[in-house]
Amino acid sequence: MKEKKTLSIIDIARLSGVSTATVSHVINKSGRFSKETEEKVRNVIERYGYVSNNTARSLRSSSSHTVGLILPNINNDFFSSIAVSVEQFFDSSDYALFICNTDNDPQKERRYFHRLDSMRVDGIIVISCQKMLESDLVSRNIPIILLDRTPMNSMDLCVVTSDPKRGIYEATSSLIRKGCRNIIFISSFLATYVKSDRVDGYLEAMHEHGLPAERGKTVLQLPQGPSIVHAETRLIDFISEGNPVDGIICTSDNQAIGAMAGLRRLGLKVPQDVKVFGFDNQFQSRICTPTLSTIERSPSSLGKISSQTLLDLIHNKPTEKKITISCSLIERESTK
Amino acid sequence: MKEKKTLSIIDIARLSGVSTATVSHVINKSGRFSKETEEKVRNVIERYGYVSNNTARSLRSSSSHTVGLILPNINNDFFSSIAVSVEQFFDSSDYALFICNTDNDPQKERRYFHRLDSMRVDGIIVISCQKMLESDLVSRNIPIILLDRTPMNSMDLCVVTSDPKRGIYEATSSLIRKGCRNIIFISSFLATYVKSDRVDGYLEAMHEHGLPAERGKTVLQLPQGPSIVHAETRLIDFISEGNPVDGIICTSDNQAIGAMAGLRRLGLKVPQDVKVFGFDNQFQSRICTPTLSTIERSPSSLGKISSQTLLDLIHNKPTEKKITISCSLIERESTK
DNA sequence: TTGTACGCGTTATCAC
DNA sequence: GTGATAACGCGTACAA
Repeated sequence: MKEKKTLSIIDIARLSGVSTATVSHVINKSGRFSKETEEKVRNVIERYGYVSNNTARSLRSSSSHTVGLILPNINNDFFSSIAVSVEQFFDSSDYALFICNTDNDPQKERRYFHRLDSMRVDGIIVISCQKMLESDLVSRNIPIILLDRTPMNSMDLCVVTSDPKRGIYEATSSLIRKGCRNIIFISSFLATYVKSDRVDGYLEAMHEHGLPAERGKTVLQLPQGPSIVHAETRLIDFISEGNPVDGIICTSDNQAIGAMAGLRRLGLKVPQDVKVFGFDNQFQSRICTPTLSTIERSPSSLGKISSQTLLDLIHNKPTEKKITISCSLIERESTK
Repeated sequence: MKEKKTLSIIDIARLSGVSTATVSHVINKSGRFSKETEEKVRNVIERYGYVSNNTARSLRSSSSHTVGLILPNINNDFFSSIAVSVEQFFDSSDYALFICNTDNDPQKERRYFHRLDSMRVDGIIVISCQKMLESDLVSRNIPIILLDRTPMNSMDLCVVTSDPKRGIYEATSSLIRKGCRNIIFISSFLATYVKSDRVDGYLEAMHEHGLPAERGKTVLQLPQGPSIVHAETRLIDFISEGNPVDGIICTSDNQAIGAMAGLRRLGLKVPQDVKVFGFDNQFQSRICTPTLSTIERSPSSLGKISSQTLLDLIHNKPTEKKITISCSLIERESTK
């Protein structure tokens, strides 16, 4: 086995006939060297393929040029879109990124905080699955940003969220404007970590127009499991019991697709008889038949803005404490 | 601003009245300490919330307990499934993971190799988008695993791949067994980095049964762009020209969904008139109508096995040089 | 403009 | 079983 001896800054200094200090200055562009020495040093670095040792650099400068992103599950359109935009942002800022999957396991989340702390990351963005944050997430004084989900105690940390309640309100209002009167709300099984005020957006819009809407009556709560299936059967039952429906607001695109399947089986036409809104603008909303109107939370904006904010905090720049990004309605065939 | 002074191992040593060496031994469970000292030290660590400094540890031990995963795009079912399984594997092995998105940009890939090198990762798994690898990917002698895609020169590196050609062969054979005779193959725009022998699986199966199949005739090559759209229009054109079709093999689920839309517009029934196979078992294959038969490459197996192999290499254990994971057919309504 | 020398927090090697 | 101390590679204050 050929042993590649790793070169250090000392070797480069010797090979180019200067001191380590000069090499360091050249690498970090911190000035104090002549054009010629720079050329000379860069040549040597290039020729020998020298790569500086980031662990030593971090130790010395107590900054690793590294950040962490903790999220529930990267195998999910919404979160992975966030991850991509965070990744792109920090790549172009020359930071490396740790992406950490918690699988919605609070204990795993805590383990990751600890590990990132040990890695001396310069900051952390977290989509938390904890109901309540511990006061000592990390041992050092680094910036942490709460993204999308807000635990009960936000501990004075910076918070970046979308406004789904408002989005639901807008979608409901839009259906009302189009003449729907019997609009129902389909809601997923609620995990405990989601502080869901989404249904309130629906209720508010309905009540403002004097339309009937009530938890336990026009709000269908699905059991845990595949929402695409549950939405279909639950809706069929509901309509078969004689309840009138001419509009449906869902909390996921899959629910909406399931609901549309149910309507089809009942012989009801979308959007002529019933108009349907999904949620999250997932891929499938563009390819189902009819194409699905939906509510977009702009994951890439969420990612980009929280990244920018984190970087500002790392650089000790002042930032907003609470940033809310509004949702936008995407209207397609299902509400035409 | 309250300055959290970060404690070092020296502080812990002083606070518990032992030497730094002993503290280190306790932390790393490297033996040579009594039950009581252990207790004492652990108490202090707990009380003061001490977190060891991984950058210093890496510098000293020249092992960062960190690995890198380089892939084209995490916002993609197949790749993100791989990422999740790699993540889970290394989390349980107590390694931290850098996930790097290249966006299929070879230059970005090279930049990430460099950065991971500088981070002193202990190993790298890469789904490469390079046609040809450079000989000096990294400056150190660390294990690298080529996953899924194989550049022309694999440079004696360990390779883990699925066998899509074989999978296509099996799918084609399956349609033939079900009585299809005029089977066509729809192929995506070919990025240069994909050494695609998939079509060969189709051609072999057809020729073995004496059925007509030929590049340029029964193989439809789609232009770059949304394959769901192109597949639909291209197929409609093809059939309208009078070509008989009773089976379709696609190289992605989206193509298949587009193709089924085209068939529907032509009044052809799936699976009665035409049977359709997709590829990759993406989410949408389970929810389209009819549900889509497809070929599964087992991303989680690919991730797990390449992770295990990388870890073995890091520990200098012997491993296979080339590992192939076979595809499996998932039969749903579209080939009933 | 350049070089010398020290310290960052940890682990490994010795001694005891 | 425990302690002292020399590395690891780099950045930087200071001297030259």
